[in-house]
Amino acid sequence: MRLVIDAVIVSVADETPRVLTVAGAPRLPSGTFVPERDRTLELAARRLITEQTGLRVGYLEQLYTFGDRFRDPREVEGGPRLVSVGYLVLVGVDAAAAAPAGVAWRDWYGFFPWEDLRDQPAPAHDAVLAFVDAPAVDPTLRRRARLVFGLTDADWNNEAVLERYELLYELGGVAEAPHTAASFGDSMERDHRRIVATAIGRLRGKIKYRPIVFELLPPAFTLSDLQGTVESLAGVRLHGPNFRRLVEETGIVEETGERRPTSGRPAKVYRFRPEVLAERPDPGIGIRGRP
Amino acid sequence: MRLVIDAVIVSVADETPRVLTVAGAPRLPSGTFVPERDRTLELAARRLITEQTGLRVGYLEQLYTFGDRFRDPREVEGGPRLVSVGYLVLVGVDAAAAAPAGVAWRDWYGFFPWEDLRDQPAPAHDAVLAFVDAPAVDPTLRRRARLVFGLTDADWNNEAVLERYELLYELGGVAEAPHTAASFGDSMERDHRRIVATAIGRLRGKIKYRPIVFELLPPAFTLSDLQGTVESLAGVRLHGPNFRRLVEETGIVEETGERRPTSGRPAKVYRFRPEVLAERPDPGIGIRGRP
DNA sequence: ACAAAAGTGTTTCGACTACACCCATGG
DNA sequence: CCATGGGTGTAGTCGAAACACTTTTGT
Repeated sequence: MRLVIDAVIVSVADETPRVLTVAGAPRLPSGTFVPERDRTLELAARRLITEQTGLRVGYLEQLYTFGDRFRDPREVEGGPRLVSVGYLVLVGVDAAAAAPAGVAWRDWYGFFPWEDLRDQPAPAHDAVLAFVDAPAVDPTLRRRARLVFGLTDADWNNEAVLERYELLYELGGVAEAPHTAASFGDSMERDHRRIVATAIGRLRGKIKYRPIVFELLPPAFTLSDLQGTVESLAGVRLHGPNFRRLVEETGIVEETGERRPTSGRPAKVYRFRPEVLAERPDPGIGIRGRP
Repeated sequence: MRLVIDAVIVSVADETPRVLTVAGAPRLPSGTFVPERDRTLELAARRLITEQTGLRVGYLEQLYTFGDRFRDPREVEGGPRLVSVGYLVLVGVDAAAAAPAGVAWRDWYGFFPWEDLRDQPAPAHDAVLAFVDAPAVDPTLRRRARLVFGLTDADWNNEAVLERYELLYELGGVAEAPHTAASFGDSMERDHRRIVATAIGRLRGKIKYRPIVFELLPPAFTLSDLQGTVESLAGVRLHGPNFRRLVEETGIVEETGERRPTSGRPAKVYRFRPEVLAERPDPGIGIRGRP
């Protein structure tokens, strides 16, 4: 049995969340865990990232451990088993620019087109809706689908990325499914797309109560930058004026005193205010999607 | 390297949440993962529970993977490494009664006395507060402690069980810490207490948006039973009249039509209503706190 | 001037809280 | 009839959503 670590390395540029993939068929950077070398799994993950990408890690957290047999379709009966621990890693824009050869940043919505609801209408989203809500699908699955894809009066829950992916997988809507009826989004090797789905869901949730967006932003930013980054991750548009107020009230940022020119009125420049960590237990960016 | 599974098996009786421990120095039921035998980690966990305890599993979820070297203090330099995947398992009261020999149910507040805030005053809680908030402790740690133990104007967050345990560990407040200055709560073997802390935090959080409390209750129960169970897990008292309304509004339960005698007015008997799962995306029991 | 983006003020709305009180039973 | 727990009604509170509006720049 081999224990490997798979890293979902995320960065945001131009309001586009991106995942680092290694060249060829898209797959996540990964490496075997060698107990003799690393004292902890987290250190092993850090080493893996440094050695394979040279990137400076901003934030790192364990996601889940995936141990199903035949995760890798090439795995043969009686062959060695692969268990992998997934990690979510955030990298700042500046650091991300220094990506080495052999790896590529890919828009995460390339893998999950239906997760981007920022622009209405959203054809990629609607196509998936039509697929999962088709009259022909099994009633039980269809009801679950309508729920988790926000087709009932309950609204869209942007954190349920994994649930939606798994439903789509069950319905044969992704190329890696056993019986494929359609293929939405780009595929990845093995079960890496599932790991990325887990990462997106976790990140979307965590933003709300931990100040981790700032790991993805430069040290100085405008509230529009912040809003754009949050929107890109959340896959939803937010109400500008209210967003600014909510953020300012939490004390999670402070003005630098500078201003940055725009095509309209110049914007105040802000920086993250680390003191919040000592003031409030769960400092984050509250987000509620707009209809 | 050995991959093992550790199970935190939880059940509630008499408004006391209990964890299944194997006899001797308290430790969690655990077993080595044998890839040839089990197709998935989850199946391995189920097998482990069945073989070691014979209990009927109500709900099961993966918690976290713990891979630090010297998790086991007996581990020797250069010796085999132990990586373990923690699982949270819920068992109903009725099923729990059939616990076999060699294992024992232990009140989880025996391991985390400071987590029970149901009765005021709470001496066990206050003792820990005095310890972590002592003038002598390092200012940075102390500020973190004041936050996470609810001593600032921010209130107690009942989900932050692991954070509190780790802080206490750092301050030498638990027997298993490297430099012990005090010993709050019963200790467990290896890092099992950390795993239980993770489980409690996860369970306290999950109750709010998944109907998993019902895995711990008998099929028919009164709203007081439900409230008492939730309170015992959450470690906090809830406002009765409001609790009942909130629960009824969600449609998560329905009346059976029966009544149960009490020392006062007889109580209506309810059952879980599985249809909620098809109606609302995140059906749970709202407890005052975060989403 | 006017387009474009930043930023402010005010009202509305709804979820939860708190408090006061009534109900049904056993002793 | 009164103690005990079950159960209901209703006003207050607070945070966030919605909407209308002003400010500051570039062209």
